[in-house]
Amino acid sequence: MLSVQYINENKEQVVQALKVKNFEAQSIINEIVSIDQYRRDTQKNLDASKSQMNTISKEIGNLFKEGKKEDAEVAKRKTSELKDDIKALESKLREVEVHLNKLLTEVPNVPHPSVPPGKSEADNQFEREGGEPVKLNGKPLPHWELAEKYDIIDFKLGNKITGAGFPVYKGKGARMQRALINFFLDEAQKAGFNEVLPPLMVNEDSGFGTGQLPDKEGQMYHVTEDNLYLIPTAEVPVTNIFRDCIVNEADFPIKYTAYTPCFRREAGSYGKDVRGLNRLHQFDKVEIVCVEHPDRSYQLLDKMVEYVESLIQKLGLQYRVLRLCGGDLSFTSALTFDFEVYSAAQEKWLEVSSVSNFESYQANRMKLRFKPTGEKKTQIAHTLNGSALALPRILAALLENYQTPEGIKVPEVLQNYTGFDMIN
RNA sequence: GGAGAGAUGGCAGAGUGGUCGAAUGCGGCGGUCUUGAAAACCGUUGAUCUUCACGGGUCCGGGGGUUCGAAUCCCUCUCUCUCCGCCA
Repeated sequence: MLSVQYINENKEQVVQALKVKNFEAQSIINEIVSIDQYRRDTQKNLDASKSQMNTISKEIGNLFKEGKKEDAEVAKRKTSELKDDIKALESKLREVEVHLNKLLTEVPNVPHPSVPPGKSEADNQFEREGGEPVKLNGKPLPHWELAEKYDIIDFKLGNKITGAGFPVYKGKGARMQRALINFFLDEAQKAGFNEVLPPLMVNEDSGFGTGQLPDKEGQMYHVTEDNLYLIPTAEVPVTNIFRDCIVNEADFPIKYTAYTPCFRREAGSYGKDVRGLNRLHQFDKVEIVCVEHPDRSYQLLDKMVEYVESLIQKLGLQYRVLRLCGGDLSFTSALTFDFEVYSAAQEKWLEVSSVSNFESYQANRMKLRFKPTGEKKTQIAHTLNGSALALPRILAALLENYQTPEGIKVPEVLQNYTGFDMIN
């Protein structure tokens, strides 16, 4: 969330900037500013009362020590009114703080100045494209038909075991998954990301820290018995490594990578987009997560984008990079680049990665700070993350774009990992 | 699942009703000494809210209570550890 201080100092800019996200912020910002003023006044009064109380208490202590019992009793009587005041102010302050916090969590992150206006994904800004256009002869098959033809992904079996959106990968299909995961992790390591293997379930505090809770609660699987949530992305457990931390400035940039399965309820999804691997409830992803100095987070974002691009290039896929418009930008993000690969058989672009700078929005929720050298006060760090990469649509594109009459070719970079060069 | 113990500053670890935000040690930072380093010695070293500042408030796992006053007493929740049981 945005800090109250920032909102106070940049009221107008915040309101204007949030218009790009199609969020009308004027009234909530006004409310926050006035409630915060009230909060500070209350705090001041409370502090003054407590200060008085502390003084009297010390006096009483001294009087008792000196044996002046009667004087002490007199002083005691004076405190009862103060006590009531303190109680009243305390409960008021708490109430105000809860309210203020709730309002703060309802304000989205401010978009970066370069974010184009727009309502939906149709308004995303084209950045660049790469990779060779795919030329397929005859009538190319979509991946769900290829999957069945070569018996590498069994959607029906997943249906039986669990339900829709939980495919079973078989034989060379399973092997492909493992190859992609290892390939992505090895590449990340080479690029300086430290590998971690985090828990797949997180508690409420973690869900709140990265912004999934409270507003996106319905998108996560909730284990109610223990009040834990299945992670929708490794971003959640990995970023929360740094919750309530004051990190070392010298450690910047902090770069992590993690492979995890991801679980998403995808409530409200339906129709053509959910066919095959296009939208799943459980899928595998390698994520990169970074913590960086606020002055340098955008340089790092560029590097992360370059890194993701290099992965797609190595896999030989045709892709394009988009700068998300305000309407498509997530609640917590300041700037996001999406990567899409072209599926020749489906004749459409598939989103395979999303790389974002959250600036201090998550870090402020998580109390992730650092102490600038030579300064006394801590400062909120910046967090970033990106998919590098999500497997299902990459696999879909690989299957479709590399199909030949003899079978599906395996990209060269993966052959060491798969142990075969053809799915047939 | 059963029984017990515990939760204090970056770490270790004192502190059981009043000058305790907290002894001491380690670590960190600065300095003296040294050609340099080590050792030794001296100093310094938590977070957070509020205030232009001085200052004031809060924080000893979380929440509540007793008291003029709580790290210290009471209640409650959570977590950790040990033993037993079960088990990958």
